Amino acid sequence: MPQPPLYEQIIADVMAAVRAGTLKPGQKLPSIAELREQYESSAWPVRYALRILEERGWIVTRQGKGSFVANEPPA
Amino acid sequence: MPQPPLYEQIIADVMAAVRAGTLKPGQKLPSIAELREQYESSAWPVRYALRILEERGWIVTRQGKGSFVANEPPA
DNA sequence: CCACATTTGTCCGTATGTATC
DNA sequence: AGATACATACGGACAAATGTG
Repeated sequence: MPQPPLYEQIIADVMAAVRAGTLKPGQKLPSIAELREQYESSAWPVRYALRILEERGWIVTRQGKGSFVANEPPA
Repeated sequence: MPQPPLYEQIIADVMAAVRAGTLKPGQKLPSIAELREQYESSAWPVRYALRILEERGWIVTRQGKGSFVANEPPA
């Protein structure tokens, strides 16, 4: 079994945190710099994951501000 | 007025081609290398655009094969 | 099975621009 | 003006899947 790519792990982690209520609607996610440290990675997987999460409706991202859990995240 | 980013242009072009029937369901899109030449860009905007198009259900991408118009692309 | 070319997948570092505070 | 944070884009590296011979 191949290990999943890091960005998939980040996506899964955020979704799990939202489902668990650890991250609540409207709440700010850690910055990309912080997520880089947390995952000990470059910005690439972090940005990639956030973009996909946004496409899927889990978060909204605002330049200069940060990423926030969507008001009505998917189930 | 800021010009739109290149990857947005690529997304719009593919969507327009699908809507117009220039690209039909199941049909193979040009490879990333070809799209790079076409847009005189690096791989980045092309990959980015294709990934978003896939998230939005317009195309499916298969490693080693290429990208193809989805069987039932969105309206 | 092996070799090879083609194509997409994942990831890094860097640069520059834009938005917010 | 400065600090923080995200946005777009380039170049490169190596991996993995596919198809052909």
